[in-house]
Amino acid sequence: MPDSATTPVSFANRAITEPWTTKEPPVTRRGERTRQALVQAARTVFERDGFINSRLSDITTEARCSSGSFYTYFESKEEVLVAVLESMQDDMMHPGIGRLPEGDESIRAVIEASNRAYIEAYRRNARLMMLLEQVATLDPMFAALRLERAQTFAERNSVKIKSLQEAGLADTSLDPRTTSWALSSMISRLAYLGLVLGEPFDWDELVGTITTLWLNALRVPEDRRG
Amino acid sequence: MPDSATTPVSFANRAITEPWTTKEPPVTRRGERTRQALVQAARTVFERDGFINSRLSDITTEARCSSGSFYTYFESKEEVLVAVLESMQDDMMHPGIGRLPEGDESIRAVIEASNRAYIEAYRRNARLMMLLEQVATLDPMFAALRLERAQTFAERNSVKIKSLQEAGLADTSLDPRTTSWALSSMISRLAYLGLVLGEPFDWDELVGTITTLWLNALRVPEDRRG
Amino acid sequence: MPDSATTPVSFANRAITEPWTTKEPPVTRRGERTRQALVQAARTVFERDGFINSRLSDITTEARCSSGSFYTYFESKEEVLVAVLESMQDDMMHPGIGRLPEGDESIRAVIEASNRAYIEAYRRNARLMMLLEQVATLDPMFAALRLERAQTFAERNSVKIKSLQEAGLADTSLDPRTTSWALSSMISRLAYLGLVLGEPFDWDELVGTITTLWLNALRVPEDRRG
Amino acid sequence: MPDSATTPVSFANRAITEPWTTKEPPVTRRGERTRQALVQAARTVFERDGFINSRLSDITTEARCSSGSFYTYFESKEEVLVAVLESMQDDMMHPGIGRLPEGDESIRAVIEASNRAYIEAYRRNARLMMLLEQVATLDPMFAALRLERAQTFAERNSVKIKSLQEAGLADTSLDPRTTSWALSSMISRLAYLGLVLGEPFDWDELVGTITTLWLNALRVPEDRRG
DNA sequence: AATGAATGAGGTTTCATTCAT
DNA sequence: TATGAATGAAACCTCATTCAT
Repeated sequence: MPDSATTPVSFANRAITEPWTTKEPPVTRRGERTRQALVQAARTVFERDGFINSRLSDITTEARCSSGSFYTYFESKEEVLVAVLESMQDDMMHPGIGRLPEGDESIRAVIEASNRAYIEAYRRNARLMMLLEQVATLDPMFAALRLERAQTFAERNSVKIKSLQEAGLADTSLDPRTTSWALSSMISRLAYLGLVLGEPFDWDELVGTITTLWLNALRVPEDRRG
Repeated sequence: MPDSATTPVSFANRAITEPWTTKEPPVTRRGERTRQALVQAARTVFERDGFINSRLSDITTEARCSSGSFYTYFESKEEVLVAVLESMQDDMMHPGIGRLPEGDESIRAVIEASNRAYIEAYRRNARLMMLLEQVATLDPMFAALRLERAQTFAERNSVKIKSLQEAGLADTSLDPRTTSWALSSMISRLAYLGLVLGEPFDWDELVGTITTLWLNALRVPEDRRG
Repeated sequence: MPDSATTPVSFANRAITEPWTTKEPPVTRRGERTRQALVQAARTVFERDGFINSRLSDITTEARCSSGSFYTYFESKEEVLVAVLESMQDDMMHPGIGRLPEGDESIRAVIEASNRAYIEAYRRNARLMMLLEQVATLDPMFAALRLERAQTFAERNSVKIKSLQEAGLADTSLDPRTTSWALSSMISRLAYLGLVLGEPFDWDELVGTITTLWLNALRVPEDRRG
Repeated sequence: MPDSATTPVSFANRAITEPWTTKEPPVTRRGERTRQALVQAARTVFERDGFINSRLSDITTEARCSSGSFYTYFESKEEVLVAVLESMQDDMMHPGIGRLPEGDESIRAVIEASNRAYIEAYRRNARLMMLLEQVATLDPMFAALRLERAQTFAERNSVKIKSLQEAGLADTSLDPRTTSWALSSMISRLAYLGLVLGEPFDWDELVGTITTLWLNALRVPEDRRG
């Protein structure tokens, strides 16, 4: 339910690809290969050194191409970062098999699976998430991107909370939007603390506790939790 | 109860002042004045431009002193940032009057006041908190500082949660440490989203909802909330 | 026989080019030209201003290129100095025609020609030799280089002295190594005093006297001197 | 006989003290103590770090006085170096007891003792001699000083050589001045190579060989050497 | 005579971006 | 499409010297 890694995210389709990409996409196969190599190299370098501490020359060296070629495909360092973050979205959009419970699973199981999937996706992309946090403080464009991402999930969760309330399964005195933001925030910050800053957590236990806290917070009736 | 702004914080006294300051403190009044001017100027510049995008020359210009004077008191931009963050701690350590409820106030009132105080302190220092997030992704020293800060509050809250459990006022199936981290994370992320990234929140409503969520999450009995 | 300018010198081939050059050599002709211009400009500037008092900007101005280009080819001022000193070795390795006597020339003639060639080579490179003395007192790397250079010549002369002794042409009570160092020192210091510090010498007379002193010192029999 | 350490040197009395010292000497005892502390500290620092790599602040710290006090006694870094070099002259002017042979000692013994005394004095002041070489390449004033020093010794030796020639004890075909410069150069360079650059020499053997070389070079008759 | 804070010109170095080939 | 050399604006930092106290 948080920042869910299970569905496409808006900015990958609209906010990024449209207004920020000005270079023509490659037309030849060779060009496509070079562009891909640059994106992959950029991811490697960014994950290793961060955005600020990386140099374009590191990326082109890693991609085994010249610095001039970089500008055939990207306008700037920022733009290749956008492409790298898009590729992260691609990953988060295709969770591993069996991540989501099927059929008439209990509420608890659904929430827990969602939380677990989020943590797993975050783990795979922890360095890039750190990157996103880093550049969000540097460039309003990325701040907007960061916020947009959070908004997407908050809104989605907001709808789900409202459904639960209407089904008599959640505390109706809670404002759905605020509650959604609060619960999403909880897990995204925990992922950041644990997977980026390195606070040691027992992740199985953590997911269980978070799930309980959500159910408690929403006051899902004991006998309907699953 | 979160990152509480109501009590002294460890790193302000121990971690920062001792190991990170290598320059001799000024001995004359004039020197003290100049150093203070530099710290104040650095805060102004950092809040305006961020850490990465600020130049030492901006700071010295703002402080109306020469670039050489900067190095009389600080080894580097990092070191003056430490001093600025210390001054932030000083502020967070001295909350305004009446922030904390007195005597036999209800549990809800205590938690709500604590959350409100946190948000208020965060608001006053929002740009510096952003700074801390920014440098935490750049420099392990600041990452450690960031984490240490979070740990302090998580541990303090952990103790309080345990007390509530022992008094039969909280769900004993919850692990106190994990729960503490989760609830602290919720509010600190919300403060970041709202006060740094600019998501528009109704803060009064937000504090109320957060407080309800905490009470719900901990399962504080309805009739004991106040 | 002293610091002989007539044969290749070890450090030009081994010690310098290998371990001290970290930048990739240029691959295009244009790059080669720029690198050469920088080395030539550095020599001009170093000879004019010395190593300490020269600025990188002087060198790039002289080479008509940007400061950034300097760092395309060299890591530091030290490194371009190494390249300049290499070029000096190149010069000292290719003495002018007729510097060395041929065939069954007399001992005196051989030694005198060798000394004369040394002085001439020193004269052509006097400012660079001063540079080497200067940096030898500043940087252990160059001190080692200076010493290595002296060792090379001392060892070569040592062998020659031993030959003379074995042929009954030199005082066998003299230790060849010490004697070699002493005689090499004599001429190198004289060259320094005259050509660097500016003591006025009659160089023809000087070479003659030095040669006599060597023959006397070694006790080469009167009737075998030539 | 070389750069002899056994007699006062001109520049200490004339060249340095007169034209280069512009500050008034201290009048109080306290002032005298401070000035002495600064000279001593400068020597320590210069010997440790060289002239170029030393900072005035190191000197004043070492002397336990303020940077301002330095300028009470010296005009510049150069000037305190002059004072330090003067103190070296003082040392070289007062060799240890028994360094020089007395009475009707043999020629060999006199020359050997002189050479030994030179090496010993050089050893005591090796770092300062390096300093002198260093600054001689940087500042014409010190180059002149360096040369003047060498001239003094060369001239003194020149006179002695002439005496030996007139007494029929030395090769009259040798030009006294040139010969004097050559022999002085030999030992001063050897001292530099061994004591500054670190070439390992057996000093007892070295002094013996040098002495033999001098006697040979001058062609002092075998039966008159002692 | 002593202090120590203040000065600021002057140097080195980086690296995103451009451009001639 | 690819290359890699060239660019040059910044930005940091040092330390001899001055000066107010």
